[in-house]
Amino acid sequence: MRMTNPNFLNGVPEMLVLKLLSRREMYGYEIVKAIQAETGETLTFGEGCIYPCLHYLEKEKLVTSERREVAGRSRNYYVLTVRGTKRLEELTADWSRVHSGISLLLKGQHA
Amino acid sequence: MRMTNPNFLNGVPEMLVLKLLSRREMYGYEIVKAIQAETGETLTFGEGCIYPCLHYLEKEKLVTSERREVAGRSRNYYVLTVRGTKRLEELTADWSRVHSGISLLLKGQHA
DNA sequence: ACACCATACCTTAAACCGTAAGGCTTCGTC
DNA sequence: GACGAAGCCTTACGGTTTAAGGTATGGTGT
Repeated sequence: MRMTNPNFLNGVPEMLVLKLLSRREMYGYEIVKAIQAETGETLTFGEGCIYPCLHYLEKEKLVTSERREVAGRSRNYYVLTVRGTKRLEELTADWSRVHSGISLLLKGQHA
Repeated sequence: MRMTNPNFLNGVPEMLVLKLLSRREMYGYEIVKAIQAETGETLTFGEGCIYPCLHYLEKEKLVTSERREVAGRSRNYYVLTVRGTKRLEELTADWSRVHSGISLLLKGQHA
């Protein structure tokens, strides 16, 4: 469904997760903290958002995961796939368009 | 509820409607078309989104409405209230923060 | 020894919001 | 007299996030 607008305005978490994973592999808990830190504390998505998102991404083969034991901790490391890279490009393009559209209206000087 | 993030990522329609009304009074159908036109066709919110939004804004006293007959057409004109003006300022500030946060992460060169 | 918090994974119920798809009426045009 | 545009409206549905839980291990302080 959803034929008019791109999947943003929601869907931001998916983009941010993919972006983080494009830089290096990360595990879920780390991603939750990273989003908080790297958005300058302006955005916080809880685990109840990020974990389901990761599971969805894996199901869609946009990422792969590998369980690893580190320092007595069991972690699920996620790695971006080629499909995931393409998806990230689409999403960032969508986001850019949405932002431009909103800016147009907000800054517009129409009657 | 909703304590962590501002009400954006959804809530964009509310901001755009308030912004349009801050420039001049408008009626619902006109607003639907205006959003499409003034965002450069990038955003389209249907009537099923905008009408309930207007009703909500009125209930919250962020706008007032007045029914008027124009050219044989019955239109509901909406006017921003003082409260609505303040709300618009809050929302645009939130939006700005969200955009900044996302930009930080997207452009960040972290490890 | 014990408490407690951080790390690390997970799930679920509820709320929220936008879409799609309809319905109604009047006006103008072909 | 049909049809689309202008104008108002509502409802069912689906997707997404939040809040709030649950589990287990490790480290720290007392």
